[in-house]
Amino acid sequence: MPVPNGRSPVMADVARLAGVSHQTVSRVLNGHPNVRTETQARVQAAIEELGYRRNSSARALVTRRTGVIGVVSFDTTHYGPAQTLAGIGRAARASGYFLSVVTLQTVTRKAVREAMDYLAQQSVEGYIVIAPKRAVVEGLADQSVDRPIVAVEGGEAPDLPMVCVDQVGGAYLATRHLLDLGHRTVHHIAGPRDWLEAEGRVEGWRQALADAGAPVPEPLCGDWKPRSGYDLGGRLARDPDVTAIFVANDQMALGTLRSLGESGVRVPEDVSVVGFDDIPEAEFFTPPLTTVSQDFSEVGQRSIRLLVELLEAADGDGSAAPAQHVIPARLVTRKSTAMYRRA
Amino acid sequence: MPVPNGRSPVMADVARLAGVSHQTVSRVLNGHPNVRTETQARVQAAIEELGYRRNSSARALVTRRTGVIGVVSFDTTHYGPAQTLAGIGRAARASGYFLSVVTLQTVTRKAVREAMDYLAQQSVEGYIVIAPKRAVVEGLADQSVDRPIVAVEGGEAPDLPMVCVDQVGGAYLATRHLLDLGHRTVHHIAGPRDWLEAEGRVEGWRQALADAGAPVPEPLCGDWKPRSGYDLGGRLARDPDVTAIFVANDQMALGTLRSLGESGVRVPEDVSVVGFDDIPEAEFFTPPLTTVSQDFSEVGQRSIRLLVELLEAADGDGSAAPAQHVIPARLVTRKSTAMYRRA
DNA sequence: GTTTCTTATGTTAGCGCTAACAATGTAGCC
DNA sequence: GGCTACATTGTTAGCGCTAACATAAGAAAC
Repeated sequence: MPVPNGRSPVMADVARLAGVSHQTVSRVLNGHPNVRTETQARVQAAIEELGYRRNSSARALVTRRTGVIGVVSFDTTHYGPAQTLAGIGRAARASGYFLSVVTLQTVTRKAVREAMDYLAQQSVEGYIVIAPKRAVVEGLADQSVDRPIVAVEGGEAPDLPMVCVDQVGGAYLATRHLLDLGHRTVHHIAGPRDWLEAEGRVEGWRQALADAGAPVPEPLCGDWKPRSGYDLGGRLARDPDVTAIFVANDQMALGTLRSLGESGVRVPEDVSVVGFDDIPEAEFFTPPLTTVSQDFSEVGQRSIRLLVELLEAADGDGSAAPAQHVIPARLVTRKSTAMYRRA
Repeated sequence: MPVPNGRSPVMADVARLAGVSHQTVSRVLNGHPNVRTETQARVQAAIEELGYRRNSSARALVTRRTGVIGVVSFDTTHYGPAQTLAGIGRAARASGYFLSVVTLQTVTRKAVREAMDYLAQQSVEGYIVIAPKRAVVEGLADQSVDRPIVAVEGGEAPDLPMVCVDQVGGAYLATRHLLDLGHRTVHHIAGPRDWLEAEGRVEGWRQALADAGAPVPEPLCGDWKPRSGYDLGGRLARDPDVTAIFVANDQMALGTLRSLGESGVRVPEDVSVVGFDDIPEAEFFTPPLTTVSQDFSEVGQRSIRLLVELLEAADGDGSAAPAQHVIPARLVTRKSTAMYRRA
């Protein structure tokens, strides 16, 4: 500690060492134009000599800006949210913002509200909420929060700024792919009913069937976990009419592949299977899984960009209609799908 | 906004409404003992009426405590870090701390240092660094940071507070299990050389072989990803002497299962395979994978507990020797391992 | 009754910074 | 020279809070 007392240096210490006023130090730090180059250099040198670092609390107190973005994520063994969070983190840092993260165990309106309250204590400037359930998104719109919120993965949320992957389009792609292979129709193992992603995938699947004039079987609902894909897959395995299955995520698809295998149903010879997410493991399933890939990193970046825009706009004029970014999904064709062959 | 001006209310507004001084409001907020119950109630009512929330920057400025813990994690498709982060998050919130997270794309000494610098700008009180590589842990010990650091997953780092899963023990368990099944020796597909987890798993494997007097084959090094398990597994598949493989993580084990399958090697009839991590998918691999389970949630909780202890101790006496928590791993037996049968 | 002690509250100062204004110097122009 | 314009620096106030001290009022002790 190069400051006499032993305390860490403050602006005044730097000023004294550089032979200027503390305000000039502040000016250098904030890149104000009217500082002589030589003075700037002297201040910089003093800063380095003392190892000075500006006190963020004092700064935040007077500027009324903390530079912190609150993120509400949820505890998960799902692949997507973790990737999204990483994308958000990268983008936030690139924009000079800090990230304060709360991870929920349960995705309920109440839990989200509590998490946001908690983050408010820390004076976050805005929120990014990974909101995969309808109830949560609706709760967000209600909520009288005076700071900007961006919903991620929130499906359609008309009156909220939002970034999501085009679930409907992705599911359409997957289903269309199976129909193009000659399958008369496509069965669907869906996610839980109250999840927006699940809903979107059901819708895209249904639409593709409708557009093709194919019959629409009753979708089966799982819980995203491999086991439910296993259980429901077992049910479909017993039905000889089933030749193509679109499973709402890769983990369940894995379970489905297993139960089909155990029932002596060959994939893709007897039944074709498509998943959703393109987790890193999918390429090495037995057989390698055809699935729909989502660019989570892009989702993260867009959501930060959107929130930052809202934050800067808040200083200026009244904002326009809430922007909604929908990022396209992409079909990745592997070995779990094949032409329909009459039994 | 119930405050005349339109600005958000401050302590003085609450004080005025409650007919007390701002200091009394502060006392109520901080739970000071000497406030009359009736006064307390009046203040509480005023707080609620105004929707007052204490300004964290002002508070931090004067108390010199931000209540923020900095976490350095890394961008990953790995299962472990995501889970650990969730555990850390839960524990932090339970202890009343906030979490500021930086996610790295590359795990280098430099990147970690930059991340910590970045977090320092935000005046974090301490750090939790998920440090899976030797170089990073060593960099941590060097670093002249004046705030407490807890390393997570850092393997042995003698002079640093640390929490990790017992990699050596876990690998020992896995290898021992295979030896107990009658296999003459166990081959190993390891993780990248500079990763501590990989090192620990190699060591445990080697030890178990040594203890059993079994020959120690040269380990093959992968990169944690399924593809490398696939490639290296293919190599082992061609060697008829190989009857048991311990793979350093489940993702590579998945690749190994695939390449064994493609080479016509049956698992577990011809070759037994054990993984490490117990990812949710492992149970549904073909065949269901015997693996080693780590309690990441416990890791997260312990690391927060440890850091909080260090933070509180910093106010008090000089700390004792840095605590090191090693959490045991657990073998999960499924269908990928079987008794050795002479060919 | 006076003195002490305790409890409940108010007053003041200051954390470290930035914004606003003031002050100085320096040049350009008539 | 005198005046304006601008670049550069310094001075002051105050962001909203807590800590420390000051005060007032009642209870307890003699």
